[in-house]
Amino acid sequence: MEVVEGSCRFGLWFVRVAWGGNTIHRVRFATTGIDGDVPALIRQYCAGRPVDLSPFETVAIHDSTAYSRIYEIVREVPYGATATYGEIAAIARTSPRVVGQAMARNPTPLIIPCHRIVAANGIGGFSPDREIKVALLEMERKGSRKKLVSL
DNA sequence: AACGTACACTTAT
DNA sequence: ATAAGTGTACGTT
Repeated sequence: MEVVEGSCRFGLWFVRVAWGGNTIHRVRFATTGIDGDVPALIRQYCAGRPVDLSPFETVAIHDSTAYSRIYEIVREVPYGATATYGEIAAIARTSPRVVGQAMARNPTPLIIPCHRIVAANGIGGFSPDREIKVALLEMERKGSRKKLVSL
């Protein structure tokens, strides 16, 4: 399957994604956009819809790196939820620090929802900018409240 | 190929 | 507040 590249807006940022068919090859945040489309579900997600991105395939998972196992676990964290580095580490039988490393090198953020992994007492890191993580979590917090009566 | 250092953390002094 | 433990990657010998 041919791999194409495109971008869409997320707040002040652009999300650039390289993808082919149902497989996401790379996702990254940038301050500038590029021409080209991204999958419709990703556009909707960026627009604030509570979309489940887990149907996509990602190169992060079957690429047989040591982090692959951690990514599979992180993928299970649903929209609007969070888990701590330590919790993921306990499931993966590794150390929290290692989970941090894995998140930092995640080739496909959003598809592997590394933004939902937070520190035990704080938000934890995010590159290129922690504000993105804050915005994503805030957006999901609102989105996942859709079933409750609005206040 | 070995060695040192750097981390998106946590837990225990 | 500081230190030790943790697993992988990456740059230097």
